[in-house]
Amino acid sequence: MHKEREERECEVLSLVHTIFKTMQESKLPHLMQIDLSMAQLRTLFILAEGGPMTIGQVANKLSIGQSTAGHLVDRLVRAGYAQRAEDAADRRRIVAHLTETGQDLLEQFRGDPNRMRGYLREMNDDDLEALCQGLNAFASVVSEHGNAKHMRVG
Amino acid sequence: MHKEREERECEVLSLVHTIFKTMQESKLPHLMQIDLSMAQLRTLFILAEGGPMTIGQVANKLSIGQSTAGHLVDRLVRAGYAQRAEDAADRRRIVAHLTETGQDLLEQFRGDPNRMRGYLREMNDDDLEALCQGLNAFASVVSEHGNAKHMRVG
DNA sequence: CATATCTCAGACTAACTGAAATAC
DNA sequence: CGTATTTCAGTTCGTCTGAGATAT
Repeated sequence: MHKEREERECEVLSLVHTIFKTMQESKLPHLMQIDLSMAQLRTLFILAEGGPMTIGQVANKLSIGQSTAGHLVDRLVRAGYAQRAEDAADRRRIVAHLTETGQDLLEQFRGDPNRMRGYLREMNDDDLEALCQGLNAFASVVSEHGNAKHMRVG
Repeated sequence: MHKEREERECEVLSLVHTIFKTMQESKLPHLMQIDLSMAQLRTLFILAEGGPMTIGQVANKLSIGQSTAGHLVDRLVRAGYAQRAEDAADRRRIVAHLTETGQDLLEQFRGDPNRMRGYLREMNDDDLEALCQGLNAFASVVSEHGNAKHMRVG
């Protein structure tokens, strides 16, 4: 019993692996050109995840000094990936946030929506509907785990 | 006409985006701990994509000198992500290849199969079948583009 | 002798720190 | 005056290059 079930799980697993690999390999040439250090990349991710934040917050998240955090943000700004803006309340505070260019860069890690849209266009109605149903179910499972993750080991 | 169709495309797009984002955020803490420079990471990707290769090949792919390439591979070896092995034919040649640890590191960028398996287990038969059908269709579209990509701009 | 790799010396840059300077 | 950020030495490490050594 449940033999078919297991086969299908394996098939999906293999499919996802192949898709990820193919889409990631197509991103490889692009990845090679990125001229950011790991520290700068980490800062970029932090800013993307936590939204606009001050230098102090960046320093805390990265567990580095404020001086260094300021320096890192500075490099991102010079590279055009981030921007500074004064906080309306406290003008001492500088909130750093990603520019569109910075967000685009992260999209490349995540998957290009435009290319994806092109792929979807080429699927027939039936397959698309199936994919939609399947992903909806999958997304809800993933998000449940995301919420419950704090209680687990990981 | 085709109004439903477009809605479904958007829904899938949004679903994929959410899933990617959630799964990538769960990888964030892990990413922070990686103590590799971009140059080393590039070398890791090159080795993963091109399989076992010599120092000269690595140098070519990365467009750097052989001295630097040897140095980079050396760091990966010391970090436990790569190994050296003599070529049986030419003992001058050293073929570098990733260790399991190195491949595991890349899997973290790609998506953890074990976690994914857990997610799939929690889906009901109907949803899983739909996901399977949809991904199959999607994968074939992606792979077609992958093969035809050389003739396009990118 | 040619090829493939390693070793060495040296230049350059980025990351990081701590302390002092500046703005609110 | 305290908080937030920048500026300023100064240390450390990684990247890269080119020349020369070594092995096949």
